[in-house]
Amino acid sequence: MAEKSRSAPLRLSTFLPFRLSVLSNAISQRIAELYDREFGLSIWQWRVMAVTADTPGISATEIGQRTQMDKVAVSRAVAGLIELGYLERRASTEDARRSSLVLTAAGRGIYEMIVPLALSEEAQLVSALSEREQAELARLMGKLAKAASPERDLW
Amino acid sequence: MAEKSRSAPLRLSTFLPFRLSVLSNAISQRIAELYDREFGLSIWQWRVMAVTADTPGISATEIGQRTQMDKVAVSRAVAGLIELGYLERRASTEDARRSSLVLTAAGRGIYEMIVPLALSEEAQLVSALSEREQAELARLMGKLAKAASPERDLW
DNA sequence: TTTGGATAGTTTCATATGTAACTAATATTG
DNA sequence: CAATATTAGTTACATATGAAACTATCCAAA
Repeated sequence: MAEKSRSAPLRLSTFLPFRLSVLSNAISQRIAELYDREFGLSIWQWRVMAVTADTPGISATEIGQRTQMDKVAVSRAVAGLIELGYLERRASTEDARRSSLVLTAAGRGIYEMIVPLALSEEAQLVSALSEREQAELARLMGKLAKAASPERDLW
Repeated sequence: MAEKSRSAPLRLSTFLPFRLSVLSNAISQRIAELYDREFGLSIWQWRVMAVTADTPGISATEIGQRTQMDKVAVSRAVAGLIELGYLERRASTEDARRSSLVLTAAGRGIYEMIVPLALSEEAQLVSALSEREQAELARLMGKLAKAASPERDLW
């Protein structure tokens, strides 16, 4: 009797893309809630603040590259942060198209408040792993990132 | 001279929630494009198909639990799949509120087509890692999942 | 049995997001 | 130094998503 064609089973719970997605969402949501509840910031706004704090005078395009956000998302996050008074747009002298973005004093203030909270969330999370395991995880993720997106660097 | 208070630096590119999010999105998007381009399915619809194939007669609520989708998302994905002719809703005899969902013959057909493609995408991705590393990654992710969401099992 | 919840699932509405079109400025090239 | 192409960023529109309200059914206690 002919056997019906039958694929290898696909259990969602062992399928890497699914597992990664669920894990990432669980973690992101947890942290996003912190930003939002305490400071009224979206995760995108927080990311923009983080890179702007790191590189004052950065342009919107550069922010997009460093955060993997598209330009519309950056534009909206920047607009929101300016609205909130946390970010300031300065004209760029050499290129009038580019904007030069810097945190305001208020922006730096709440940035300084968020950083330890974010780091502490992360620390609490990774405290389930030993130092060795943390390093190993970072290494494996790096390899995956390269395999998933060989054309451009993810981080 | 008094030193300005200064937090530990937060480099986004080494911040686990960020890295995970970017990696997961890169992978999901890659696979989502495959489902969509070849079969016109969203990632949510694909997840619903996967668990329904695994457990014929499953209810929408159960699907939500197994896929980490909320009930609105499940409802919409199910409606779309029925529209496409891939899923069938049967009345549940014991409980008229519950729906009993099964793939149609057409649904099983494209499911059988997608599975090997999805598995092959995954295989290509994880081929960057040795068997040992794959197992280690799964283990570390499991630990993180538990730390991130101790209340309920993610997978 | 009736009545006040719970539960399954859908619909509605407000917001978020992505794509494409647009504006303004700079760079290139003939 | 025109004319054209490219780049930075915003706006508009269409679709996706989530929270809350809603409908229908079932359960539990008086």
